[in-house]
Amino acid sequence: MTKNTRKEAPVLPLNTIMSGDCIEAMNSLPEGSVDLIFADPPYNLQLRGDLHRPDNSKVDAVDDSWDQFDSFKVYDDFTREWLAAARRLLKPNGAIWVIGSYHNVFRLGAELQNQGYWLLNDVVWRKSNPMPNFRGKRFTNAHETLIWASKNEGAKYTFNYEALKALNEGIQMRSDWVLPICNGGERLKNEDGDKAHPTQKPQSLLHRLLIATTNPGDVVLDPFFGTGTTGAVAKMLGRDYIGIEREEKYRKVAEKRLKSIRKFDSEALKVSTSKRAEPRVPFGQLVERGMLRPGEELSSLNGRHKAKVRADGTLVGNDVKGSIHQVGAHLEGAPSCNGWTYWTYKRDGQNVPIDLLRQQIRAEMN
Amino acid sequence: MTKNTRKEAPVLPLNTIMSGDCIEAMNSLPEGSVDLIFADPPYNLQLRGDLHRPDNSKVDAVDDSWDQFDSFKVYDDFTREWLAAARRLLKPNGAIWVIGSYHNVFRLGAELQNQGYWLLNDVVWRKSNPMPNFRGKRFTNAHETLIWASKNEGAKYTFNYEALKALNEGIQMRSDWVLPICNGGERLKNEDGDKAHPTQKPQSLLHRLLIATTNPGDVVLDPFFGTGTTGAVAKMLGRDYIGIEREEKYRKVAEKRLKSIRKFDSEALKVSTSKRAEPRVPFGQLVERGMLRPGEELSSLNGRHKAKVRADGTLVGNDVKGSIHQVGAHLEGAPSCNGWTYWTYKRDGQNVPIDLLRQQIRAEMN
DNA sequence: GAGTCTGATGAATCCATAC
DNA sequence: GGTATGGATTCATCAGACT
Repeated sequence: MTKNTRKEAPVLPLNTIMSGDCIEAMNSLPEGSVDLIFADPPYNLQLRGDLHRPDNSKVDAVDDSWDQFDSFKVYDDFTREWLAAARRLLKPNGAIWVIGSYHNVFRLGAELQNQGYWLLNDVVWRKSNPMPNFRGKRFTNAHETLIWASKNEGAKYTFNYEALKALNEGIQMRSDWVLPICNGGERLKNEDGDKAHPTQKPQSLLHRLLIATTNPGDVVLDPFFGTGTTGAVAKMLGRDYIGIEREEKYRKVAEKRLKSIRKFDSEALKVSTSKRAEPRVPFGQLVERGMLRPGEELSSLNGRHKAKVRADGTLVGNDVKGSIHQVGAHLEGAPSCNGWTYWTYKRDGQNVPIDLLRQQIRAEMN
Repeated sequence: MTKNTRKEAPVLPLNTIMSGDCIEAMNSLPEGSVDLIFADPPYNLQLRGDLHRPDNSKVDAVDDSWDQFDSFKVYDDFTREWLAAARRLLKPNGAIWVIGSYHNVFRLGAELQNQGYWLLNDVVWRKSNPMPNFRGKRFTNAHETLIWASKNEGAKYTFNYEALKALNEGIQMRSDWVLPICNGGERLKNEDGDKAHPTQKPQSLLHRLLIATTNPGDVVLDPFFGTGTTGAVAKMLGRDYIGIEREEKYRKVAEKRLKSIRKFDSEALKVSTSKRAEPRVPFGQLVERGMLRPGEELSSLNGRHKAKVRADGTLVGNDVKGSIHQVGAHLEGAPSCNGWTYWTYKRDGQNVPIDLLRQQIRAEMN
């Protein structure tokens, strides 16, 4: 064995729950190792007593000097730190989801932008059965906001467009999601019958989010794991998870929950894919294989233009030469054109799109 | 008459449109004189190149100079200044609404909090007819966010709870509002037929907002008046307005528009009370919500065919993949098929139509 | 006139790969 | 890394032409 002087990278603790402070825990993991982070951070008010000021003095919940300004300052410092630790962990094409309400989500979103995350969407979780506003002083607070962001501008983030479109019966998925809150049998209870966690998220929310922005085998990290909804859905869907949770009582509930989860069979985890994922077929191959003859005439779908096939797989039409796409774009005066769906050839008196021939070749490849 | 040595307060320019920079204009008005501010500031969209629809037509982007900022810092400085000027203008029990998208709304919300405004709700405007995502790279950006805040914590802001409940057919108004975007006859055009303003807001949105949070006779100020939707609805509803608009071309359109408006125009009521259609439930939601498991087998009602559920809400059966409707139609050799009544799942030894699950979801939504 | 078809358009941070 | 090119991608609504 050759001598290896590089520092050994720490191993990822896949499918386990780490304890302790999430910032320290994240900083102990190797840089650029996680595909997706889902984070449901605590809100402002719940942080009193849990947080330290920037100078490390503990914030006292009953301290009279606590005011609005201190409160935001401390929350922003906390947000900055954990978002930076999260960003370090992400692979270059990784992405993050954060969820919050109007109490904290504006600070989350602004800090994401400040750190160089690139916002992709804000998504509204529209609760189909929210708690009513009993005092009648405001609108029923019937939604929470999720922010989806890539690590950098221009990153090639994962988005399973076709699968989401399928989930929505053929119409592209919108930025507003109507889903019920977590209650009934899904809501975890303690022995005494109280709810095990105050803000347990519904599995349906994580299902949609993980189907949309991860692939089977991806690593999903949740720094505020709670009772482990992220891990549970990740496991069902064949993704690896890493949870971080500082409260032992939540870790215990999550451990038990995760043990009983089974992965769905992998056939069911395959999702609809787009044409982009199909192998590329050069048009010239249709000519080489004799599916189209050199000299044969193609017509545009709208019938307005014609062009002739040449032996090298280019077209000539109306003084223009070039690829099926270039000639189509030129004839239509369009910025671009998909030649596969634009051109047709004649068989048995019918005009058939040449894309049919490409599909034949692709079918043979499988 | 007794001698009055106090400085004469400037008179409020009610029901007029001021020109010039909105910060200077606001600072020229008397402190604590306005009941409500509605502000639709530039969003700071950071658009890169051109965008074409699949039919090759070009999207008319918002690329006006007034939406260009060099950095977040410049945008934040601008936001801080106009929000401070606005806060000075508000009466002690006054309130503000701001609207934005994910590009800017997090910065707006954070700065509102920083200045001591007290957030009351964030309200989601869910557009019933948004522009689609043409490249299939993100979720359809189908909503914008409004933030409603009082001048201070503890202020006695106006909220017409009962009026809102009546507008919503007797049900408490929620924080998500489904309203169409502004198009058709309501959309103001120039002589050449082009839209007069790239981001005209619908009257229905302002109608709901003013009914909810102002009383007749209140003074409503809009520092980014544009073509004057705020003024138009305020006038209809018997509120006084003050508009501020920098661009002469928009002021001219707004002046003309406002002249033709009559108080208590019944048209305004009509647009705001559009009926809700029966909600569409995508089959995928049964999977997300755990009512059916990925991998679970469905049987056709006639018992002749079977298919398996996938995680994205599609079915696989006999080499066919697709929606519940597509797979059903294919297996029956029929041109179409209602998958909801065709497929059944097994519970307690019984075959139950999946439509039962859809009915369950619809019941929860009402 | 009623129904049908075609075209236009809306606050948009909207491509991937090979050379 | 920049450049060139293949080729993938849309929903609701309204106006106006056409049957």
